[in-house]
Amino acid sequence: MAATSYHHGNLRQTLLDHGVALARAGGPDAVVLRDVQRLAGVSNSAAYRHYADRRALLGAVQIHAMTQLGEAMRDAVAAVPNRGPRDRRALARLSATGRAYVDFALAEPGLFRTAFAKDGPDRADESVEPSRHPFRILSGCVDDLVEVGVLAADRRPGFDEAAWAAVHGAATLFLDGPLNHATAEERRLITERLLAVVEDGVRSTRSR
Amino acid sequence: MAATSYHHGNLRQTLLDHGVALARAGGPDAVVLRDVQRLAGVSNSAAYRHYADRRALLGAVQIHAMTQLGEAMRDAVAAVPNRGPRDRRALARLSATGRAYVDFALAEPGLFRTAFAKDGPDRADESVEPSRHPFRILSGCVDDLVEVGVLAADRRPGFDEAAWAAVHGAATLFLDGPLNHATAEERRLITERLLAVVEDGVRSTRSR
DNA sequence: TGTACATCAGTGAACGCGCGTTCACTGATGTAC
DNA sequence: TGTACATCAGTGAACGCGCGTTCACTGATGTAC
Repeated sequence: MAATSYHHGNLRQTLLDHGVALARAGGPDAVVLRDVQRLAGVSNSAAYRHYADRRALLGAVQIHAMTQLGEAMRDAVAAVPNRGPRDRRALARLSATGRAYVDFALAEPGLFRTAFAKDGPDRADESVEPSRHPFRILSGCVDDLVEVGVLAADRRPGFDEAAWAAVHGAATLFLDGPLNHATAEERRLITERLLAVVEDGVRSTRSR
Repeated sequence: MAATSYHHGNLRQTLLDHGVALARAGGPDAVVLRDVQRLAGVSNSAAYRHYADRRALLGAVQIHAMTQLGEAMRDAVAAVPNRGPRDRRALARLSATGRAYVDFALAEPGLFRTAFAKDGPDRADESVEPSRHPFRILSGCVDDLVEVGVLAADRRPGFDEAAWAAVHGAATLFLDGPLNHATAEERRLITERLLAVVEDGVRSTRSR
């Protein structure tokens, strides 16, 4: 497959790669069809052979971004040491996903923003492979908490989403909200405090 | 001051009002200078006599939106009954601010999005009157928690922002995130679970 | 009290950019026979 | 093995919209004397 042929041969993937690069550098708004095509060395409308419209390409970029986020979370879970009591380990894994979530947002703001961008197709996240789907990973940790007995089953409904909301709020306030002037140290403190509150909230035996 | 004079007489405020109306209906992107001017019955460039550019007008709209949010929170705090033990009351007030925050986002999505929009001037929130500044109100409740002795002073740093992040995350996931398909009932459950977790996290006596 | 003049607050037409999208086209590739 | 033809994947020029912003202008208002 000649690299310099009239037919590109692998344009779909190449466009996606450049879309990701642009998203990484500048967030969802930087995924401009003309720029993506220019970077691929291809004309103004070549992308339409491979994606229905900009939305479709952005959707593919979103899936990629979410997958990266999910991988970071999965890696963080895997890195939690397998020693100590089971309940503490389960809690540590939950915190690890949250910490990874916020850290990813700070390390890759463009990708993080893109993952949750409002443009792009609805329910794009459903196309993310389950084992690397951020919310699935978090939910898996909550499964463990219930199994280990730290979280009572009757207190679970809504908990997964609540935990997600907590870290998501930190990430968005840091990136695009009024906390974007906080120093790295302040952000770390806030994140750890947030994770501690959630952990304590789980542990607390108070019933509804 | 004739209403039908060549000189409008009160255009600055009129423009702001229409800007707010547009934001309310369609979020920050709906605050289009041309539309605001058209609604005010004024020509294409009249706004420039009163606002430096679109950013400046949007900043004014943002301040208004944040103020409304702050008022909703303040009202919710004031509505908490003044009976029962002091510590429980202080906790109830904190929860009330959080509940009001999320409820406002759901009731006025356009204004909520506008309040935290990325366009608009940086630090617009600093121009919000302190007594109606959302974060100040929340912080006031945390002051009370410390004073009442529910929250140890050494656990406070970062707590205010963490609590803010929690409710902010719920609001943004509901409005623009993957939880926007949740039913009203699900959202309520998630919000209450989140508030309960934060409350429990405060109460827990675990030290760092 | 009236006149001259500065100043202020509008008008409306036009500029200009960014960018998605369309359209008629052409070069390359695969397949039937 | 060669030829005809369909199909596919690009080209490049142009369309068109949304929208902030500028510019020379004009009507209204206030003030000095």
